[in-house]
Amino acid sequence: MRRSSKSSSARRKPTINEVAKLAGVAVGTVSNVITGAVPVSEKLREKVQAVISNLDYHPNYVARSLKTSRTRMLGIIVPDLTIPFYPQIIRGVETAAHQRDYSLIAVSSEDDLNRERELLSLLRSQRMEGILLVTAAEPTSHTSILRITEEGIPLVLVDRIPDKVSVDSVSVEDAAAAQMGVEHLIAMGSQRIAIITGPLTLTNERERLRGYKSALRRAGLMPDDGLIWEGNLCRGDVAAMCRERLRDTTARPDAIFSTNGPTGLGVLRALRDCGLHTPEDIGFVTFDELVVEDVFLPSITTIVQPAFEIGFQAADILLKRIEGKSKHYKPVTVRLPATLAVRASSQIIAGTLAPSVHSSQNDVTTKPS
Amino acid sequence: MRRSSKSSSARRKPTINEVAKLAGVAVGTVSNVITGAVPVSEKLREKVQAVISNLDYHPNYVARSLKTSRTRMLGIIVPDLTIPFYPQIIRGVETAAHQRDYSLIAVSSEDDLNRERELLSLLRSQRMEGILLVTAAEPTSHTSILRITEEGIPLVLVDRIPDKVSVDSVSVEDAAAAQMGVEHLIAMGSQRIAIITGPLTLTNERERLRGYKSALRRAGLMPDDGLIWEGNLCRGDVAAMCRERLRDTTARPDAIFSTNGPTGLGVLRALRDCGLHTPEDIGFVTFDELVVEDVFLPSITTIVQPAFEIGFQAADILLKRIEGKSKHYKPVTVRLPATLAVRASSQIIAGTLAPSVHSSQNDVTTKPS
DNA sequence: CTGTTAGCGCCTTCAA
DNA sequence: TTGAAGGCGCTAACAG
Repeated sequence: MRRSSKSSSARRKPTINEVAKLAGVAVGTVSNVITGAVPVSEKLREKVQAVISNLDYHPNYVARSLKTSRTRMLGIIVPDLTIPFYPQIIRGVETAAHQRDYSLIAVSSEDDLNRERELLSLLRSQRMEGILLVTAAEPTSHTSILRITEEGIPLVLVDRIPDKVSVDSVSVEDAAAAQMGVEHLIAMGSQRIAIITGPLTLTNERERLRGYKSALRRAGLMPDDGLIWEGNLCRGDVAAMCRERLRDTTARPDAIFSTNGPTGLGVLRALRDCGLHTPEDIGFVTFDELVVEDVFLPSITTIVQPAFEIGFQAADILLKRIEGKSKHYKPVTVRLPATLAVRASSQIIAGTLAPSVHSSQNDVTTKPS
Repeated sequence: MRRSSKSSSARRKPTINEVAKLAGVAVGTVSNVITGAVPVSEKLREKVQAVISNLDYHPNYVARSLKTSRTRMLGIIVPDLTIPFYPQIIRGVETAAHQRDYSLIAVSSEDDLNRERELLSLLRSQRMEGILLVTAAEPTSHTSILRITEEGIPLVLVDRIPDKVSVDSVSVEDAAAAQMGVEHLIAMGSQRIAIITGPLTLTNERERLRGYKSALRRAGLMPDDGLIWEGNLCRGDVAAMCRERLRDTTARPDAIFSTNGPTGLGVLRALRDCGLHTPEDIGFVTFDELVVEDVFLPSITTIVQPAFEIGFQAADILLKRIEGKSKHYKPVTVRLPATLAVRASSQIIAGTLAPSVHSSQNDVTTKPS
């Protein structure tokens, strides 16, 4: 009666009780052999192990979690899984988490604040032991973040860091990275460099803009507000905006600096639509690597963020908090350097493309000073 | 005494009991307003809601799961998160799962059978309601798969389908896709086409090889075993193998067909090392899009798998099984068509690259017939 | 409609 | 070292 023997119908999952019964021991003993917390005599241990593998028994972690109030699970919320940057971060997190026997659950907010709120709520209900958060473009309110940390759930902000929230965070040195990119463009001979940004509500974007300006100033060039074009992270919209502004050939920039991947793709589309070629007609550098299906010839100079490393370090900080090893009250703030992958799209002066611009051998990589 | 008022120390998480007490109702009532399963009077409901938001109460899903024995979680195991193909599949799964209020937990087996076994075990212990599996290259044993499905956990195989396992599965039409790629190469004038495969223990790889052969035969060309090079999915090893074999200039193929992304990258590296250029010196087509940092000029013709769709459909099948809507005993088998993105690397005959091979406008996309 | 209660499967004292 | 018992937080069934 215990177990229906209908052939292909689902068997019930065995419990620790059945294991104990079959092995002729008490449940406590079974638990001890499983967790290894308390030593068990050789004999009993073997008997129990045998029953476990016979039954194909798998301890119920949800029951265990309820008892121990630990889930060994981490959650990460990113705004968009389709931007390659985020999956890379997630890989970094997964790696760090896995090393310490944590699982990761990754979800996407679609850059929507409400969705993000729901997700945060879900992760809390699921009793994640720690949360990694890349906020939506319209940034998460301080209070909703604080509510989480105050409840004892460690949280680290990743990539997009709202202003003066005192929480752990890791991201890239935005200003320095942007400055590096713009300085490169200047070195290649550009004088009128337009910058296309994402929403300036994002601190990152403001920082990148800052880096752009300081590069210009250092080169004795005056930032021109007419060359600062604010986009919305939507490829199509950015393309439309650029087409519009590039139409005015008299005031056309001689180079474009894009502060993120989706924007960069929008710019490229606009350039194509306007019949402009890089680098002959206009120089181009963008933050973030682009996906290959959208790659244009010639190849694009990009600012590469250490995405894996960002994720890995963020997870590391989080795990230290969880395991209580990090007793600092002060939030940890990590800022990693980006690198510049020089490719064809910015070789303005070099002019004649070497006929062998053929492979990534031609890539030059530098770190910001 | 109930709650320490030390300022920055973690508050305990409120339980349904506290909510009930503060709201002056019974726990059952609180449960009813939360789940909505049983109607509750306007008054009480509001009172309860108020307490909930005051307390910032989040129902403990692990307790709920223990009671209901449902987790609303899906697990997916892929062999390698760094191959862009898999994150794309995962996005498809995530999308489908989210639509029905399931969460997804994605893990990587590193293409290792033991690791895969551990992960399967983990997912079972975590009481995932369904499992998506891309097996390791050394394929998962039938019995370990059956043990899972027999226990009532729906499982669908994705991308890599072991021979004659009667389980739900979704993947691409490997043979047709490969045939399409090779026929394209033939149409461009190639006569001696080498194929570089992954381990032929994988059914996919064997199918792709089959497609290659039938394309040749249909064109009246004899498959030459000397042009079938079996690799191991490791970029470096594949590159070494190709360098070796390409050295023999007398028997050199006039085109190369690669059956997967990592292998394709290895081939490209070898070509570079040998000073061979596509398409002038040798034609080239590969399965799967490559990541941009590895993109070579000129652009590469690829066979594009509908990765998102694969993931989405797999999740759909899985969810139907979970919700018991799919009463079929017969396993569902879905095979999706791939498309061919024709780019520069295969334009052997065309010879003169149009000077405007500039954008993806030049891409031509076709479906296998 | 509301309140009470009995477990879900496991871990952890505590005694033996 | 082993066994017995309580309870983690919640839902579902039932009684009021």
